[in-house]
Amino acid sequence: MENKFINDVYFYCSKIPRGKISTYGEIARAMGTKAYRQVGQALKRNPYAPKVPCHRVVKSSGDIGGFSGSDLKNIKKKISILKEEGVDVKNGKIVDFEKRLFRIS
DNA sequence: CGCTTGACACCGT
DNA sequence: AACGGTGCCAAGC
Repeated sequence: MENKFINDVYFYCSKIPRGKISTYGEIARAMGTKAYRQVGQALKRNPYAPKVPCHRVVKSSGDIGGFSGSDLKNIKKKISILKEEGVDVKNGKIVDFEKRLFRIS
């Protein structure tokens, strides 16, 4: 683990249980930093594709955010996965966001 | 070593 | 509610 920051992102991400979600800011905060954007960068790289459920991370506003870039195609894919996980998405927004939000210790 | 970039967040208009 | 500008912090070049 050369990059502590990025590694931590993956760590916290993998902690998110199925059917729940978390936000970039929440993860950053849990890490003790405010580099929200770096969290996103890390997930975009995501070398641990299946191991780290990067699709369970969304924006604090309840928006989906991005997925493998900001392309609409990928966003759709992300929503699809979330729905399969049991998270409803409406108009690119998480349904019952506060409820689905997984708060990190 | 300094400037640009970015899967964000927050606040004002 | 939608849009835009500003702040934040690490990674890339």
